[in-house]
Amino acid sequence: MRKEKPVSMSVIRRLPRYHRFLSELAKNSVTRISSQELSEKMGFTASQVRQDFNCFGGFGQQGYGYNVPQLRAAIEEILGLQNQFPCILVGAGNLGKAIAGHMPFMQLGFRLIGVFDNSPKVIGQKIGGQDIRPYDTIGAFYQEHQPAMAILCVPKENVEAIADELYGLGMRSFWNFGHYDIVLKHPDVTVENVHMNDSLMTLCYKLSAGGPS
Amino acid sequence: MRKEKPVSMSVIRRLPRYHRFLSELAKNSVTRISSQELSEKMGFTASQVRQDFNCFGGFGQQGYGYNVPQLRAAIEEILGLQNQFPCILVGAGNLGKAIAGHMPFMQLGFRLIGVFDNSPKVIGQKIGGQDIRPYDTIGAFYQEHQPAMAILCVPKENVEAIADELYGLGMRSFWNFGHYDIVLKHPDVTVENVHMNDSLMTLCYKLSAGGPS
DNA sequence: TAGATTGTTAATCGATTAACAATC
DNA sequence: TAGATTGTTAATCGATTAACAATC
Repeated sequence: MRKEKPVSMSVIRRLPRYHRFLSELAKNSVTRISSQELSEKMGFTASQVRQDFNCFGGFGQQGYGYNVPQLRAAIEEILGLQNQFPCILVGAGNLGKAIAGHMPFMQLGFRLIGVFDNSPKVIGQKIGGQDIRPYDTIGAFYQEHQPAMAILCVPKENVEAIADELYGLGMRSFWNFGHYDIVLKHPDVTVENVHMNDSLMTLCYKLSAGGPS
Repeated sequence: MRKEKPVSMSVIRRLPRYHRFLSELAKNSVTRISSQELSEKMGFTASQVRQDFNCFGGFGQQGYGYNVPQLRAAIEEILGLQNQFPCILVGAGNLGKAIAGHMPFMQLGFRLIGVFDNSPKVIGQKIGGQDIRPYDTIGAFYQEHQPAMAILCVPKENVEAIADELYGLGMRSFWNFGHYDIVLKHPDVTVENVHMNDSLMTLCYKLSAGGPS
């Protein structure tokens, strides 16, 4: 129905916020909302909200507003969150464990298919439903499964070498971490990385629609 | 010498990248660089580089270029990285441990002064040079030490309640995580959250100069 | 001095906001 | 129909780029 046109990154980066906010509304059984109301609650202008949505086609209805679940589903599709791109995680230290165990891959358009580490202490353990594999098997694994993205949770000094090796294998998308939401109820609070999962969503968008920017 | 004028966030967000790149150059004993060369290596335009730096005053010299260590130091001061704002970390699970243990607080303008968790299993343990304290002592701790920022590493479902409690105590700046650099050697690679520490730097900037936006 | 490169002003480009006609 | 609210065009605002005079 709607056409994928070249849309500016400014717009794309707002989509995860819309998605999250609409999910919240849907959870509270809100079924319709106007651009006016949405803009006020999210701190945008009504104009911007309408412009943003209209980049992808007419989701609304004059005199009525937008259907919440419908709009939410549309954004989900635009972002490509239904895709479940296969991804791997490198590094099973505290950070890797936290991510593998708690990151909602499914909801973010990805599917964890492999975890790698080079420490004999952790190889063979299971995190996030995955056996931790020896790092030196990553080449063969890549060839076989062609993961779309790699999450790197390794010490600073190893990042470059690992990124290079994966790049050599063909990997073109990397990420390093995404975590939980902080609800921005207080407009005078400074919060950085409020929704780091958002960046994973935009990555998913690029994988599905735009390709690497 | 140089005056702090209202500078756009677009510019501020580029400063950590300049800082990192110049640090790299300095490490390799490069002492001067032109806007032309810098822009090519960083993927900006020379115009933009000069505009950016000139928001804060004349760091360069006509016919010569910019002095690398000097420019780096200037950016460090603008960002407020010398400040070492006291901060606390809430949640000492895998994620909290990874952050407390590996995040370069010092270089990012912060100083970790307290870690909190409510699990008896971890209270009393030491991470990042800090005893893990009972979460219910956080109010008294806040009163006494007035930390400037909180890093939240707690499960999704607890984030809102904890953020609210800290807000009630007076906390106005939050962060949830920053990790390692990935060197962007390959222009065709999509990398999200490449330098998440950058957001901590901009937070530091806001704390020192701008206040919450 | 001549060459190089900044600092800065002007032009362009893009994103946000305002306005309003279309229409549910 | 009348009221409400979208979709869309036009106006504004801000950020990036280009150009060039100042000057080291």
